[in-house]
Amino acid sequence: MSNRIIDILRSGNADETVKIQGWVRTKRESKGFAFMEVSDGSSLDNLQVVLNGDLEGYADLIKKLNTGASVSVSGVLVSSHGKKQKIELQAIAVTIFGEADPETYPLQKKRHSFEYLRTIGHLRPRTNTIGAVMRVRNACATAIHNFFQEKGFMWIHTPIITASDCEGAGELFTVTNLNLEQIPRTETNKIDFSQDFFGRQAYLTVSGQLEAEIMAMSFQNVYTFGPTFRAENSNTSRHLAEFWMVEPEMAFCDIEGDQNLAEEFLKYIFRSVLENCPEDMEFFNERIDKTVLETANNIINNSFERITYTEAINLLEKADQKFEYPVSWGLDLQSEHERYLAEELFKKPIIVRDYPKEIKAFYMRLNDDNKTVAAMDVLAPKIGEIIGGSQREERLDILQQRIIEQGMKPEDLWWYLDLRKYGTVPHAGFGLGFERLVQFMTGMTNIRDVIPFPRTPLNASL
RNA sequence: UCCUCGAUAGCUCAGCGGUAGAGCGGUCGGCUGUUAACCGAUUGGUCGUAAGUUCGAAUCUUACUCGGGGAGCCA
Repeated sequence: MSNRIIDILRSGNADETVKIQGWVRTKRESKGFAFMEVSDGSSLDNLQVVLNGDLEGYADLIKKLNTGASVSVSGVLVSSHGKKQKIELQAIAVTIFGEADPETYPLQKKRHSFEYLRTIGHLRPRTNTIGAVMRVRNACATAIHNFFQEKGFMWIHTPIITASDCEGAGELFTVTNLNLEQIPRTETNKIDFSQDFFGRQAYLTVSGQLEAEIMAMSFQNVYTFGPTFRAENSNTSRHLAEFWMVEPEMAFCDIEGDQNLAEEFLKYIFRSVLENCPEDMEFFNERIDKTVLETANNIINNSFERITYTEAINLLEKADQKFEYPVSWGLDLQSEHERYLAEELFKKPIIVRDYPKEIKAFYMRLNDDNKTVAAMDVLAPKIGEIIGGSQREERLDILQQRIIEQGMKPEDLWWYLDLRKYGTVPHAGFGLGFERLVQFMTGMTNIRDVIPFPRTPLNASL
């Protein structure tokens, strides 16, 4: 059993005997001795190892201990003469598991562009930034589960393959095992999905919300946390074809409770990550975005601004700023409008609610004014919409009408309507794009750099 | 999908009609405490692909491929 480097750096004492295993990040050689820094991925900071010339096989070792090589080092901790670390490891025995030829190893001990790192997705987790991102990503995921579990929410595993194409959230990927060389056709020359694996056309899920609603109707408070797929041809720094989404759903809850949960949720996640990954967050603040810590503390310490869509339109109309897209009641808010509100006007997350029913989904609850629905979006500075949620329409007749209004067939959603027919209750929930949360948290500008293996149009390598 | 910018050494880039450059990296040598180590030497290229203009193309034109930024769709 070896020691984790993060534990050594945080609480190691001089004279302790330890063994570490990891990968060489860099080596500095002098006459008769050398320093190397080793990372095992547990922390941003490496452990400095001192290699003395009297080590067994020193000359051979020093040639092979290049950036990228995997090693095991046993030795004694000593307090360091150097300024950058309190403690270092005086090596007694070094084992090399695998060398990394410096002529061909793609990672150099210098800064690489994120674009380049994306071309070497199998090695980029070994870099400082991607390493820090992955640790923060993990801390976020843990915090999400902790938050909901502490509140008594049940984690629901909603299906990844779904036959319902009426969730109204963008293009779907079809799942098939038909012979693509010889696709069966019907008499009218359409693809005959009755011969497909499920006997009908099936897709990758675009949202677990409708299924989460089913489960909320028996367990009250539930959440989903899993992968989601969109076949949109979106080429932006904020979109992925495969991303993770968090979707709580609460029975006996209205739009107020929904907003309260969203705010409490974000505060909890930020606080938890700051507690668990202070070094990584410090790193992002120094090297990626100087406002990361300020933003995090802003979220934790201030209450979110809450306004209605109508108030948002009024504020935008009064803004002494030209917008490229028109502002008018009934039109959706554009990126520039959301950014103005969150970044310029309020300078903190805001929650906008009660949007015109025409621009929102069929399942959102119709307000008494008959013009708006109980939808709420949390808009964050720099990212824009990070959470989108609503109180769901629980009244059978109104829901049926809304489905028809939006050109959908009620019979396709028979089970969804059944939930309103039998023991319906007011309920609400929201969806949070997990990668956008990690982006917001770390200040990383491209969403492809906050997921280990990004899938985007024309890119599914590894 | 649209707009826009880009693709030159392993990486980051300069060169923008006259035959290829820098920094970093790599290699070799030097240095008892380095930490983006330092000092000296050295290595490095079908200039994204294809066609065209020209005496001559990395440089101009067109198409394509891939990438960045912005927009739409959205999370």
